[in-house]
Amino acid sequence: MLESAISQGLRATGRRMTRTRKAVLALLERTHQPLSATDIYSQLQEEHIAIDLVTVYRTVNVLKELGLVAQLDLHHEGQSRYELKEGRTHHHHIRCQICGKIVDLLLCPLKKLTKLIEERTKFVVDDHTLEFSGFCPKCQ
Amino acid sequence: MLESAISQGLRATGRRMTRTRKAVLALLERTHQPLSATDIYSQLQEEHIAIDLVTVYRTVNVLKELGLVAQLDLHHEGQSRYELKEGRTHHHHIRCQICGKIVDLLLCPLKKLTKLIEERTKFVVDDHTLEFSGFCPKCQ
DNA sequence: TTCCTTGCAAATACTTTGCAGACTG
DNA sequence: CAGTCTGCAAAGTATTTGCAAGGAA
Repeated sequence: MLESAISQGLRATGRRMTRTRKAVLALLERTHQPLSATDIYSQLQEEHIAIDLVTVYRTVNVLKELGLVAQLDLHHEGQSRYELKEGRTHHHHIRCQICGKIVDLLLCPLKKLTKLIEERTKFVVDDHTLEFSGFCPKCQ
Repeated sequence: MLESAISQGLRATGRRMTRTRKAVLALLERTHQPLSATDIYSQLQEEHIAIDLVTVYRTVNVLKELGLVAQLDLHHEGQSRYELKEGRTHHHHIRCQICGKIVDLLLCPLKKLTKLIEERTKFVVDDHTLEFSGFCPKCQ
């Protein structure tokens, strides 16, 4: 169970484990697709768990600060999605432009490229976005 | 000069070349950084060219439909940027998290990866986002 | 003269902020 | 009990839409 380990992380930064944080964590833990704030909100509504959209945003931001959640900007989607990092290696996604299905890509080919970019641009690379879109098997 | 060639593209789709479209095109043509809608708006304001923000959005969308302009979602920026495709090969960008400087990356390593993804996921890949962020030489 | 395009106002979508009351430790 | 967290209202930012007047061909 993630919860007690996360409680400690929260306390270490002067924060608390709460009903709503538990609910968001539990939802992210059992869900396989990266969820937007409104996804989280309406999913919890359906489960009759009272939570405000604002609280969802605040919660995912806290979890992001603690390094527990990744914030994704999928290809031309216009909203952010969130997924638990817990036990997962760095990866990317592909999303169907028709039905919205999102599938994980279990590889990231950018380590070498990052080095090359740093050499060529003299930037220090801190992060990157790599997201694909296309048509899933059912929508082709 | 791009303008007459583009006029034809516009007419071919039942559209017209106008004062504001010329102004946006000319700005994109002479600018080196990808520009957001507000960038375009305020840049033209400074040049005393009257244009509404709404018209900027409509213009970049038309140019995108004609395939003349690329719409970019840089890493966690929360707004889109636009750049002319004219005579440029497909490429990506890196943006400084401090000063916002954007530099072109003149390579895209994703052709092979795209094939691999199509094999593994059975998606047809249509497009992708690949944007880096970090710290430019001055801001390190 | 046709009908596409623009500007203005307003609407919509996503996300953040302020504040008073509720809850955690 | 102290101080954090939540809900509600409101504000902020990015983008789109409706409509009547203006402009291109």
